[in-house]
Amino acid sequence: MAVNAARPAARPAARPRYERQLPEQRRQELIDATIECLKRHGHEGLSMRAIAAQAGVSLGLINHHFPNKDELIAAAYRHFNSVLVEGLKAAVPKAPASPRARLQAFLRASFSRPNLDPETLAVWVVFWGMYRHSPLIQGVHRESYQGYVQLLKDMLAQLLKAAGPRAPAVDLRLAAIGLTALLDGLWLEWCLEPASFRPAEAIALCEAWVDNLLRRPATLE
Amino acid sequence: MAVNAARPAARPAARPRYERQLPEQRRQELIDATIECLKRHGHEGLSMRAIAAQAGVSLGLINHHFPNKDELIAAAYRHFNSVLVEGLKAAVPKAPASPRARLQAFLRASFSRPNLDPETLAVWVVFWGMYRHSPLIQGVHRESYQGYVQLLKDMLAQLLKAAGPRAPAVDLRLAAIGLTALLDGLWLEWCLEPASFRPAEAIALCEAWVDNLLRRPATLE
DNA sequence: TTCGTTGTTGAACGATCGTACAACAAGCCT
DNA sequence: AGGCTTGTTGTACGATCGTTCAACAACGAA
Repeated sequence: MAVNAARPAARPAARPRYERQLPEQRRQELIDATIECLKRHGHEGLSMRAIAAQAGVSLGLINHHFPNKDELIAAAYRHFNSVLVEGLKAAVPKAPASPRARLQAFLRASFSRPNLDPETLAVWVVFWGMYRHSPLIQGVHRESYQGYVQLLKDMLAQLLKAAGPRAPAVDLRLAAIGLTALLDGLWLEWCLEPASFRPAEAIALCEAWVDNLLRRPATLE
Repeated sequence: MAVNAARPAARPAARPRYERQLPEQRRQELIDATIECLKRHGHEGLSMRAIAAQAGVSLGLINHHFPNKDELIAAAYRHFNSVLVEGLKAAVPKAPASPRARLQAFLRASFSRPNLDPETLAVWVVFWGMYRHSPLIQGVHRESYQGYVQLLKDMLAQLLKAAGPRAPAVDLRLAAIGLTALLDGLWLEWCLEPASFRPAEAIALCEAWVDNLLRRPATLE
């Protein structure tokens, strides 16, 4: 009576002990598991065994899909970056065509889930901590961050163009740097102490910054 | 002829194999070694053996002065915080009494060595990465960060007071949050990519932010 | 049904980790 | 000079780390 309940009796053995999957899909599962481990236990929980357990596979499988741990982490970092950038890029076109509304949509997306989640930001911080000593992370950062800054630059440029003839001469490069810094800094602050201010206040601060940028030629000299 | 060259012959043994030190001094040496290891090798190089080697002592000595690794790291974090805050506090009084000049001195100190050193910022990021999962780090952060924010708040308050009767009604709390975020964000950006802008530009961005704060009531609603 | 491909397992390896502890010795006191 | 305190050493232990690899098995092809 040791018949497995899943299948009648056509095969001698019960249901398969594991399911084979396409490399691409398994790779993605391992990447997701890596990020999940990072969220739950930070840098400490970033071990091959913990990742394998989180993904529900055996330890050895990771090295079948990734040559080593660093490559897995770099792949996870790449995916994490692209999810953020693509998410923000997707949020912008949903807004009205007005450059002002587009920026607001961008800010709203930046300061709401899943981007503002403390766990999410904690993952970023761990990646940043690896940055200086991991050439792989550096390479992924270069290729990903570029898209983010460009997106922000484009929005600022359109905003400036729409401001019309009274538009002051703004250093677009510096403006993008400043807005990015303000954004990232508010992210970081909120992560370290979510009680200190509300997301809406962060959005207001960023909008006020842009308003002041357009109102007057910033004294950047 | 096996006479040691250091001492004539008054004692049978050569010079002492190690030097005893007061607990307080040895503790400080271990804390310095911890930070040095963090600078050189990041989170990876943060092992008891690496720290002991950096300090020039044996492995076991650490556990004689610190109950465990976490306490050592927390002590290093506390020291790192206090050096920053005290350094900034010391830079302010050297400037002219004008609130504007005091803020400028503060910004100059923030965006110059040793605070702006990429290694220094990398150390911060590693500490931040531990924050969420280490109650010890959280405790140290609370007790240290408070002084930093208070220093910044005081400067903004004096700046506002000096602006005179035309001073707009500024939410001091939000202003401090915003300036802190801009500062930290620029720190972070410069650390990840020092070539993207010059420290002087970061200072200019912060000053422009404060200028705009005083010029007009920020539309924070 | 049988075979071959290959995704998957699980054990094993050497290295390194944090911690504990007994033995040693430097330096001060008497 | 001898004793005592205690800062310091060095080893050892068990746990866990990343990686390797031979064996297994799922599943499509023949």
